Amino acid sequence: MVNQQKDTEQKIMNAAKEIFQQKGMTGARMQEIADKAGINKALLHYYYRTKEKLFEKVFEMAFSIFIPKMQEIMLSEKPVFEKIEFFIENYMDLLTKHPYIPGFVINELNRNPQILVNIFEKNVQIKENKLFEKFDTQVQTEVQKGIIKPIDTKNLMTNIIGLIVFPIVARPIIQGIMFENDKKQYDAFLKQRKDFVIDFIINSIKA
Amino acid sequence: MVNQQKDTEQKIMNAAKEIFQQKGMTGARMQEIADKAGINKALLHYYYRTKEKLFEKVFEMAFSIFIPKMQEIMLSEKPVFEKIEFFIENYMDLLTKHPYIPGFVINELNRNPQILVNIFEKNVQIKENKLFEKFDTQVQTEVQKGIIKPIDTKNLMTNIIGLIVFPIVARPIIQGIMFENDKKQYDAFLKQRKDFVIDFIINSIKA
DNA sequence: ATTTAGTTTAACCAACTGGTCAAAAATAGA
DNA sequence: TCTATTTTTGACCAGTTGGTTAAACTAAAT
Repeated sequence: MVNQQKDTEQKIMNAAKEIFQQKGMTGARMQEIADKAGINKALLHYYYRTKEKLFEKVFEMAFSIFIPKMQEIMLSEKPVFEKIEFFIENYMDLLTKHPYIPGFVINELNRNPQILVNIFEKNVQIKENKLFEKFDTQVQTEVQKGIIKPIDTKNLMTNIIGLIVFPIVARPIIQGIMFENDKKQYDAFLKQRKDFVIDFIINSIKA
Repeated sequence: MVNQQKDTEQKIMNAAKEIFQQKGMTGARMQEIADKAGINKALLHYYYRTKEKLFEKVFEMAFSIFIPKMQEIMLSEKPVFEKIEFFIENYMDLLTKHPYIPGFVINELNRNPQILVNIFEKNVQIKENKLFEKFDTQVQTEVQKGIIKPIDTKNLMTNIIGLIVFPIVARPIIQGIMFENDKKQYDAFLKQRKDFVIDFIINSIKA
């Protein structure tokens, strides 16, 4: 029955996501994934032939969660200030829902940078869109118009993403040192940080 | 012979550092560490009883690399602007020499946040110094004096560290997307970024 | 030269790991 | 209902893993 099949496949994917994102490729165990999915281990290999193939699917899905919103915002016709504000707002919310993904992606990419190349090969549209080049052109146009200060777009982009992502991936250490490991306090910190980062970036570039 | 002993122990540590920092606790293999150290695997267990104990030593040393400079700068009597400039300058240089450490620390801390607590227990002086509180007081003093804009120190500190660390831990993805995987270009990017980040932070807080 | 203590090794082990396979169970089509 | 196909399972396997052990080696002290 097709429904049962999709159901099992989905149960496997959900379990695999959770385990892989928490423990990484090398730390995850097929048996643990099977247990979490409530099925036999052999069934994992029936649907996804190897651990590596299952992992690649999980990684691909994790990575792709952040692509559509990026495209929507970056390719829109909004001015730079608005784009930045939307970008920070949306991605901080997205990360609140998927806090494990950035650390997972960063870690696995450090282990094997080749994964990124494979994803680009499979999913050409991402690279083809040239999101960055488009944004770069827009920024430099507004620089020349005198709307924003002269700035290197790559540095700006790195700053924006860094300020968003870093407090999430480095949560254990920041929460431990600056917030005495108080989870609620740190959640509040992340919440108030949204407007702070927006102001911080906008102030630093407006002419 | 004491010299021989220290030599073997050092060879093990060097090998363990390299393997653990590259592959993480779960990805590292005792056999691989032994091979890299040029010794028998049983000798690993002779000097460091278990994989976990060896790992803890490596993690502790990796973590402690970043502490002394932090204390030196933060506890000095320099004004805030100078402290920030020194901090960024020094840590970006330090990270160039040890690029694997931040990713390693962040990843292992996400896997097991307890490690941080253990380190604090073993190494009380780090926590006792209350580096952050001291810096916070200084910042708020200069805010009241009208030298710098009103700002929350925790947000400021998170920004500074994030802007330094993020381009290092996220190197594969940034280099891949924004620099077409050109290593030399990315190294040049990191180099010019030092002054950029200093200006970026200073400009954002000066009154 | 012999003893003593620390160092290094080869061989080994039990537990675990990803993966396979044949058979059973469930489902769909006739 | 009977058959063909797909899904699910338990039992199993070969290779790997962290860790142990007893014996061999080294070098200094007596």
